[in-house]
Amino acid sequence: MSITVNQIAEKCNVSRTTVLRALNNTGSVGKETREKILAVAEEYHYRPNLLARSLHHGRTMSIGVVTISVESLYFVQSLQVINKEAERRGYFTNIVVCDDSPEGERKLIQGLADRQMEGILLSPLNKGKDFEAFLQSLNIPVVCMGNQVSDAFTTVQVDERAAAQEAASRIAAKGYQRLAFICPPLSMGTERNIYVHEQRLFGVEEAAKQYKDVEFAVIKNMDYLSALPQQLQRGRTAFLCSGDSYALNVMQWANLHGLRIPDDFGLMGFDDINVLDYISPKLTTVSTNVEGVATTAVTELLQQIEAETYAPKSIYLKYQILERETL
Amino acid sequence: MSITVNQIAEKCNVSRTTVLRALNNTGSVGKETREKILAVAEEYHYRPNLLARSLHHGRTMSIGVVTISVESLYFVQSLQVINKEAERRGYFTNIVVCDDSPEGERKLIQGLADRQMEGILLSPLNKGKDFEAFLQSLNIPVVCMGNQVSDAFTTVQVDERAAAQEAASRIAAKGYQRLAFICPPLSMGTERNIYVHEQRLFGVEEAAKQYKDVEFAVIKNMDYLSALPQQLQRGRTAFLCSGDSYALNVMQWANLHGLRIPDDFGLMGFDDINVLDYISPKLTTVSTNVEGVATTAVTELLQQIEAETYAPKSIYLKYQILERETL
DNA sequence: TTGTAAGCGTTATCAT
DNA sequence: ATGATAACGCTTACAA
Repeated sequence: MSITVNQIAEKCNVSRTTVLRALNNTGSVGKETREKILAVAEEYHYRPNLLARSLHHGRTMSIGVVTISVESLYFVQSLQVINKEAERRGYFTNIVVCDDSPEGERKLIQGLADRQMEGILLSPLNKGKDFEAFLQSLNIPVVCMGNQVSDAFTTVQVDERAAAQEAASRIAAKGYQRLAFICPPLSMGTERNIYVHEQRLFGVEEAAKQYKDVEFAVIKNMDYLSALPQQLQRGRTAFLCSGDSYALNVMQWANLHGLRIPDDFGLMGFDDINVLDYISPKLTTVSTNVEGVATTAVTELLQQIEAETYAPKSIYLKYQILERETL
Repeated sequence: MSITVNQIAEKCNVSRTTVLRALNNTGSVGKETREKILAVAEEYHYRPNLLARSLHHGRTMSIGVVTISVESLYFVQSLQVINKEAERRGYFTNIVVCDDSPEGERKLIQGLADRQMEGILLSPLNKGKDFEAFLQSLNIPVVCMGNQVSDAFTTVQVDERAAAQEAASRIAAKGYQRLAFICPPLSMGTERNIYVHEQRLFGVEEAAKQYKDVEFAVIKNMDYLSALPQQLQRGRTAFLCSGDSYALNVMQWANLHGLRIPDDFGLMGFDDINVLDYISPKLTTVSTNVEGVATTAVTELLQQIEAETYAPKSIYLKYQILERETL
C-alpha cells in the first residue's frame, strides 16, 4: 500500500535506477534530482518492499522460531534471548506458536520455510523418520532445543539422563524411603517427541539400581494428582517431577489437603521456570538452562546459515541442581 | 534453496506455464507431461516461494503481533488465542517481541510493515503524536489492545477506570482503613504509554472521593516493596496492585517477613494472569479479560483488512472482579 | 549524471 | 495441450 520506486520515478520524471541511487546513496545523482526524489520519498513515506528485495538477492535475514505453547511457561523464557541474539546479528525473528499440536507444528514449519526463513529453531513435538525426512526436505538449517529428532540436525540440550540420575540420587541420599517420578508425558503415545522425558526416566532408573533400599515408582498418567494419596501411605516419600509445572500442581494439591512440604513429603522439579520466583516454599529443581540452550541454539543456527560448510552436532550444556526448600 | 517452477520446466522440457498448470490443477495438461512434472516436483520437494507469490498478488495473508515481553506474563496469554483465530481465518501470525523497549517496538513494527504484513496488533509501549504519525505512515491496519494511541486506531480494552473504581470501592466496603494503590508504571516517565495504569489511577481517585473515611495512598516507585512497612503502620491496610506481578511480589515479601494475607493486610491485583493458578493464597484480582480482548482485536483487524471501508472504534469489553482469598 | 535491460519466482493473459 | 510475455518491486550490470 506504500509508494514504490517506480511511482517515485514517475513522479520525478526519472528512471527507477536514478531513484534507487538517490535513495541508497549509491552512485552519483544530480543535486536537484536527488532532492526532489528524497522529498517525494519522504512525503509518501517510501519504504523498500522487503519481499521484493529478498526475492532478488535470495536472503530474508529472518529466522523462524516454533514455540510449543505459551502456557507451558517453559520455552517462553527462551524467546527473549533468541530474539536478542538474532537481532544483534542482524536477523529478524519470526515466532509462531503451535499450541501443543504436532500437526500444527508441521504446518507452521512449512509455512516458515515457504516464507523463506533462512533457518528454523524449535523444540520438536514430532519425531521419527517421517518427520526427519520432512525437515530435510525443507533444505534449510534447523536446530533443535531439548528434544532430538536425529543426528542430522544440531541439537542443543543438557544431559537430562545424568541430571535425573543425580537428582534422584540426592533424594535417595536424603533418606527418603520412596521416590515417585511424576512424568505424565510418558503416557502421550508413541508419536510424540518426549525425548527429554525419556532421558529423565532412564536417569531415574539408573539411580534406582544404585539405591536398592529406596523404593522407586513411576507415575505416568496425566491424572497424577489422584495417584498421590496412595503414594504417601508407604513411608517417607519424595516426588521428582519431570517439569516444574507438575511440581507446582502438586504444591497446590498439598495446600488443599493441608500437607506441608517438605515436612509431609519432598518435592523436586525440572527446568527452573521463571514463575518459581513467586512460589513458596522455594522449589528445589534442576535448571536445564533454557536460556543457555536458546542462546547456543541461535548461535549455531546463524553459523549454519552463514558458513559454507557445517556439520550437525550434539551440544550438551551444563545442568545445575538447585537445592532450595522442598527437599 | 528449493527447486523452482523454472527449474522444473527446464528438467521436463516444457514451459513454466505448463508446469504451473500441472501443479495447480488449472487448465489441461497432457497425461504424460503432467505425471513427469509431478514426479519431478515431488522428487525435489517443490514448494511455491511465498515471497514471490505475495509480490505478485499483493497479499501476504500474514499479520504481525508485537508482544511487550514474555516475562510480563501478561500479553503472553493472548498469543495463543490470536494465533488460533488468525489461523482459522487463513492468516499466518508473525510474533515479535520488543523486550520492553519503546525504540525496539518501533523498529519491529517497521520491520513487520516492511515485510508486508497486512495488519499489526499491539499493546503499544509508545504514545504521542509522533508515534501516531508513524503508525499512520505505515498505511496498514493497526489495532491496539489495552493502551490507546489515538482514536485513529481501533482499540480494544476494558473500562479500566471503572474497574479500578469498583475494585477500590470493594476494598473500602470491607472496612479497610487504608488503601495503597501500587502502580510503579506511573514513574516510568512521560514517553511511555501507560494508559491503562493512568485509567486505573483515575478510578482509584474517584473511589477516594466517595470513601472519605478511608485513607488513600499511591505508591508509584519501582521499589515499592521497601515502601510497604511504613504503609502498614497506620491502620488496617489493603494494597491494590496495578498488575498481578506486583501483587505476587508483595506476597513473596509478606512471606519473607512472616506476614499473613489477608490477616495482616489485604491484597488485590489486576489482570488475572495464568500463573495465579499456582499461587496460594488465591489472589483476589480484576480480570481484564486478556483473551477476550485479544480475540476481539484479531477479529477487528481482519475485518479492517478485508473490508473496503472501516471506521476505527473504541471497543470496551466487560471486566470482572474475582473475589478470592486475599481480601 | 542518467538510463536500459535482465533477473529473482510466481501468476495471469493472450496466443498458438 | 502448450507457450510467450508481461507484471509484482527491487537490484545490479552495463551502457550512454
